[in-house]
Amino acid sequence: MPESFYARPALVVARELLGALLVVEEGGQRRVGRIVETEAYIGEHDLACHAAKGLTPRTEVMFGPAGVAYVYLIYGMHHCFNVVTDATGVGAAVLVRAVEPVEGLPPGTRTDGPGRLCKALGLTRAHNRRGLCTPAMHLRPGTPVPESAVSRGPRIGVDYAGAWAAEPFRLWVRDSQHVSKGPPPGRRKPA
DNA sequence: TTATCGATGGTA
DNA sequence: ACCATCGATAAA
Repeated sequence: MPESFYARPALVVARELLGALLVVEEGGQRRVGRIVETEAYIGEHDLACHAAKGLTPRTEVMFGPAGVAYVYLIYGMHHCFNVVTDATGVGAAVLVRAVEPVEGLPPGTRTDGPGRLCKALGLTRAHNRRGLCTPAMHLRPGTPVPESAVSRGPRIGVDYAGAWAAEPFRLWVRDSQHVSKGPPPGRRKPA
């Protein structure tokens, strides 16, 4: 994808990333997944977005140019892979929550869920701030997903974000067998 | 099948 | 203290 693809609002990019191929090439190993689930984090005003904390060492990358990876460690042991979107100065990104195995992944490898897909593709914080238009890591068009096959719902694990938690900014390919299941209801913070 | 627990470390 | 999670375990 050209850089212009990413330099648009996160919700638009989240929609168009469905069906796209995520290619990671390292140590002679090429791994490819087809994106089937995304979440849009649309800016500083979005209380579920890390950028709502303002410009910090961690969130700085989200405010930078689009088409760059934002990868962070969560719960001390899992990584989450995001694509920085929108204009420079806007703190927005798209979290890739699930891909479908396409190439270079051992049979049975699970790629549903942000942590599992990072593990499968070998993505870590070493990839943070890296450009997404390089041979080592890039996105390319895959099978287009028609609007009739796209489902939308609330983002996972952001119940702390008040009204923003209800916004339907999670998008997925409805019939994919590789969409994440999400946490059971019990994990949610009480009112 | 669904629900609950705890690991584990960056970040503010 | 709080997490944009996951795998094991328990309950039903």
